[in-house]
Formats: sequence, C-alpha cells, structure tokens
Amino acid sequence: MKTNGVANSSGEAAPGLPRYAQVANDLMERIASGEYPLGSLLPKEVDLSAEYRISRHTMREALRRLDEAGLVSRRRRAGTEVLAAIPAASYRQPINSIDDLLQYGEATEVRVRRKARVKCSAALAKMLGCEKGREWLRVETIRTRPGDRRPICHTTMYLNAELADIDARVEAVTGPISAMIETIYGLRITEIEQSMQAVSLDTAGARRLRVGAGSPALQAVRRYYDATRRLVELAIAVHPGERFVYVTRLRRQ
Amino acid sequence: MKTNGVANSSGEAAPGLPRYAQVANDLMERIASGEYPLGSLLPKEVDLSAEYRISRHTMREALRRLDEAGLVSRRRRAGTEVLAAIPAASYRQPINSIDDLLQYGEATEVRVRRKARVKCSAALAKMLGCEKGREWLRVETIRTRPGDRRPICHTTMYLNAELADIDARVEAVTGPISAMIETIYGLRITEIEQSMQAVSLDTAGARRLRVGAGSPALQAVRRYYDATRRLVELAIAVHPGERFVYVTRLRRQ
DNA sequence: CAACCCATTAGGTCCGTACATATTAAGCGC
DNA sequence: GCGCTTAATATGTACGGACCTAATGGGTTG
Repeated sequence: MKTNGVANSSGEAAPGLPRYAQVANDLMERIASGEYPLGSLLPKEVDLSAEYRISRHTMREALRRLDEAGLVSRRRRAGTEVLAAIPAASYRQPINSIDDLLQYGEATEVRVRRKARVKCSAALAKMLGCEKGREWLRVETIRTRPGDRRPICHTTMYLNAELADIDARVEAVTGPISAMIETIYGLRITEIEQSMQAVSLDTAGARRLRVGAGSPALQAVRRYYDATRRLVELAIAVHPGERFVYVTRLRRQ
Repeated sequence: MKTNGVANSSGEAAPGLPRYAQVANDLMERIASGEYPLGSLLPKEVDLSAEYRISRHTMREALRRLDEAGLVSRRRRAGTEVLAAIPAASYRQPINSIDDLLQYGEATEVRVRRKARVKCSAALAKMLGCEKGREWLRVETIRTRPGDRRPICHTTMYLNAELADIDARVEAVTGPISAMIETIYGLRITEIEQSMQAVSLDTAGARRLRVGAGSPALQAVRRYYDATRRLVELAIAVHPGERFVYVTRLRRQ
C-alpha cells in the first residue's frame, strides 16, 4: 500500500528517471498486473498523490503519461478510467500532409490531359458509391519530373460536378486537388482510404506512361471522405513499376 | 507589445477558452504571421509569461500545445525553436502491430519452403548494408489462405546468423518472425522501413506464386532496425497483383 | 588552433495552494 | 416513480515559488 518512505512499490526506483515517470511506470505495472482491471476507476488524484507522497501536480504529470499512452481516460468528476492493460506497442507513420501520402518528391509537374463531365455507368456508380446516371467531373493528369519527359504517374480523378466553377479551378491547381477542394469549397476531408495493387498495363495505359505494353504498374486508388463519410473525391493513380517506389517509415512510439 | 490589461494581442479573447488555450492560439497566429520565422527562437518562457501576464506554469501549458501540434521544438537551455508556420493538417494511420503492416487477414498459413546459411555476395552485402562475406540465414516462406492452394505471398528473409538457435526457431514460428526475434532475443525493433514497388515476375517467381510468367506483382522490401539503427531483419515479400491489395486508412487527427 | 573547462542560461521537475467546472448523486416536489 | 433542482465531488485551470540539469558559449590552456 506504498507506506514506505521514498521508494515506490516496485522495490527500488529507476534512479535517473524523474519522479513522475517512475510513478507512471509503477502505475502501468499495477494496471498490467490486474490490480486495476479494465473499466475500473483509478483512485482519485489526491489519494494517489498522497499514496506516492508526491504533489498532485506531479501525479497529474504521471497520469498525463498514462493518458497519452492510451491506458486511461480522464473525465471531470467522473474519474480516471482504465482503458487498456498494456501500452499497445504501436508503430506510427507520421503523415503530415497529403503530399506525404502521394510521395512525389519536391518538384514535379502536373499537366491536365483530359477533362470531361461523365454520367455514371453501372460499374462506375458502384466504384463511387452513388446511383447510376449521377454526373461527375472526370479529370486525367500526367505527372512528370522536371527534365524527364517520361511520366511517373497517370491519375484519373472523379470530382463532384456540383461544385461551382470546379472545371476552371482544376486547371489552375498546382498542389493536390484535395487540398484545393478543402480551401475553396470549405469542405473538410477527415478520412482517406488508399488501396494499392500491382497491375499489368494495357496498351493505352502503357502508351500514356511511355513504357512497353504489359509492363507492371502500381495502381493506387484513393478515396477522400468528409466528416459525414460522403465521398468527396476518387483518384486512381497509376505508376510505372520501374520509376516509382512507395516508401513507408514506421517508428515505434 | 501586449501591455494591455487582460486581453491578448488579437483584440478580444475567445471567452469560453481557458487562458492557456487562448495564449496558444495567439502564439500560433503570431508564428503564422511570420513574426517568429521558421528556425527562429521564441522568447524564453519567463519573458513570454510576463508579456501575457500569466504564470510560467500557464505559459508552459500553452507551449506544450504548440509542441504537440509540431509547431515548435523545445530543448533545455537551447530555447523554443519554431519548426513550422502552420499546424500541418496531419493524418494518422494507426498501426498497432506488425500484423497491421503486413496485412494478412486473420487466418493465413505459413510454410517454410527453404532455409540456408548464405555468405554475402557483393550485391547482397549492399542490400543488407554489411561487409561482403558476412553470414546470414536466408529463409523463404510461402503464405496461403486456408482452403486455397494458390499463395498470396512469397517471402525471402535474411536474419542475423549469429543469433543462437535461430535455425530451429524459425521453423516453430507461427506469427511474424520479427516479433519472435524481439521476444526470444530481447531485441527491440524501433524502426521499420518498407518500400513497395510493382514488378514483373520472372519464370521462377511466377511458378512459386502459381501465376503466369510476366504477371505483375507487388514487391515489398521491409527493413527492421533496432535502436542503434542496426539491421535486424530484411524481408522481401512478393504478392501476386491479382490476389493482394494493400489498404491504408488515414484519419485526420 | 584545437581541446578542454566552466559559468551561464533556459527549459525541466517539483512543491503547495486556490478556485472553476463538468458530472454525478442526492434530495425534493409532483 | 419521474423529472427537476441542488449539493457534493474529481478533474481542470491557474497562481506562485524553488531548485535541477543539459546545452551553450566563452574563456583558458596545451
């Protein structure tokens, strides 16, 4: 019950660590051990700080750690609830912008190749999750690296045709279309789903990317959703296998 | 210079917000406006808290917010450096385990196909980042879905041959090899780098995956590093294009 | 001029207190 | 018992002070 002088319950403390970190670690062990089961409430801050003989301030710093680790959730008056027993060894891929997702180095050039309003066929309607016959704006772009005429990407995008002036705006865009839509139309994209697959290029696709027919390509289908899970944009990007590598770097938290 | 009574520099404050949040927002605006350019240092905590007429404690809470938003970095004695001008609208892909990275549904079966100790050729040494002639354990596995004999993945792994008993252990493994290495040998993998590319299968590769020669495939090269950036494991996974889709789901934070 | 030492500095860690506020639980009238 | 009001309560916000420690930058020495 932690009535001993300065040391915490786990015998001797890690000497170098700050007090709040020691307490946080000790609490994590106690949670992992089952002393505070999932869904139960931790003692209140005042009691815990008394138990560990530290100020409430320091205890809050320790609890903040548990909170950040996702082990507990804290609500005013309600108390500190145990959410998980072990700090899920989670890796994290920091994606700070749409650019990190698309991964076209710094300087690439985009050119709009084709642009047309299309009415959904049955197949397209299924892909876009809308009813058949609904109108969308289809835009095709080619992306190249400066000084190299061979494209690194051919993208087919489907945009909501009801957005005012959208036809003209896509021409003027330099950065990602999704970012433009957010700022111009005041939408907020909250979720992106990307599925990647290796495909074999047909004759037309191969010619667009300037590679031999049947060449392997990386096809990325990206769906952009707003807060209400409405599809804002669909993009199908096709990258020649030999000129594009998709790199993910994960760091353990 | 913020000599006015209680309000902050942006005229009137957001009334409902706590003081530290108001100050954090104000600082964000000042950074965005260019008052504190990228790479410059913010005034020290004591000065800032005097400027805003708040305690250092409250100012630290505000600065903590900027830190969490990735706008500044704080180092002892060095000061608070401006890292970014705008709070990058960051998306996040929660990857909670190696399984999330590999993405083989729940139930897949692994079979070790070949296993051999190999000495690095020049090409392999470069790939593994070691000197030529160094010994590694090469393991090849085939992964299938139950009830379907056609493989969804062929993996070639290179493991440190000096790990005791490693040859026998890889046979017994059911889950990811990297997780086994962590628990058995007490290593801690802190970083994983994955690069994906579309390739065309050669005759041997096609036969292994039971598809036609020249078929497109998704090749994922994964490098597992420990805290000292030492390569622990290298895995080359090849997925048939038609039987494997790699899905990434990003949620705005 | 490099290597080393050392005082300074600015963030990091703690302490103690007080009041605010969201939420729950108790109390009350109908 | 139901709905409302009200009091109790645990976390949130904010103040103030004190000391610690890692970096830094400058000065000294070889």
